Amino acid sequence: MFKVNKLTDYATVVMVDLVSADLARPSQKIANNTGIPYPTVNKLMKDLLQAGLVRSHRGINGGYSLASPAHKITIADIIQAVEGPIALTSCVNNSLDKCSYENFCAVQGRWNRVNKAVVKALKKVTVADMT
Amino acid sequence: MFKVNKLTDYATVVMVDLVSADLARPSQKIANNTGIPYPTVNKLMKDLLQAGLVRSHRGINGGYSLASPAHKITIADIIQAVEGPIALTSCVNNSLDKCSYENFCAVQGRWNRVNKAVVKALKKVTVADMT
DNA sequence: CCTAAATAGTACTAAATAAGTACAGTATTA
DNA sequence: TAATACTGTACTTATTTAGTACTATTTAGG
Repeated sequence: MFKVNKLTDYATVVMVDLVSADLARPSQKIANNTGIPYPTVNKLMKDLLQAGLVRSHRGINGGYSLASPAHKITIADIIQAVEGPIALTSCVNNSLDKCSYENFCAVQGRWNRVNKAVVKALKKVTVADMT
Repeated sequence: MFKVNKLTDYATVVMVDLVSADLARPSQKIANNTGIPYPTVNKLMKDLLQAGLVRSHRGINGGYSLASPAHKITIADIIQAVEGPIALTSCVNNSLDKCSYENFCAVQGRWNRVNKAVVKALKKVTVADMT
């Protein structure tokens, strides 16, 4: 099946939850709100933080909040934060893998086009659209 | 990583190879042309056949050929043939899975929009575009 | 300054999926 | 009727994903 990771799915749910947060919201509360297990939320937040999609505050009254307005964060951003660069196949330019057939492959470079089209589609939908 | 199966990637290579086939082309020859292992080609062809993307002829001088003109077969068709219905998450309408959070999920149904956008993008690129 | 709350980072285990292989069966044509 | 090539099923192995656990670090407030 062609699909995003479960974690990516969770991540969108988390992001949507954070839209309604005025103050920093701790992982534990996010877990309660969304039904996603606490340890999993924790793991997710690290990825989202590293990608700069959320801000964190440590200590008492700490937690997470969105780093930008909901309508500026796209599904493409979330997928990239959780799963790394979007590369439908290993022969796409920004892929982390290397294709072993690369040198004599009949579709060399053609997937780039498909990839771009998909990324474009994913950039059109924002967190605000998901709420 | 957000990507298609390796088999789907192979499948496009196979389809592109078949574009140049006047007669039916046996799996073995497809394997030679593309560098994809013969047993894997065999497996692929079954999926492509079932999906109606290729035609088969048994016996001597048998093999496979495209069931429609290359410009009418899309990447979406190939993905669906190999991986089943395109459903980015399990809460998308045509998904085979069921989402266990479905009833209280904050993003209920919102992924449909994303899914449609992606499918649309995938339908715009054809086998002819990949050659 | 000390304690409790909460994030940050790393490493590990288990489950699910994908990839590859093997083999026996069936149809077709020369 | 023999050789060729598709058809179908089952199995094994490798890879990826998901989930868990634990320790360290930071911060606010009494």
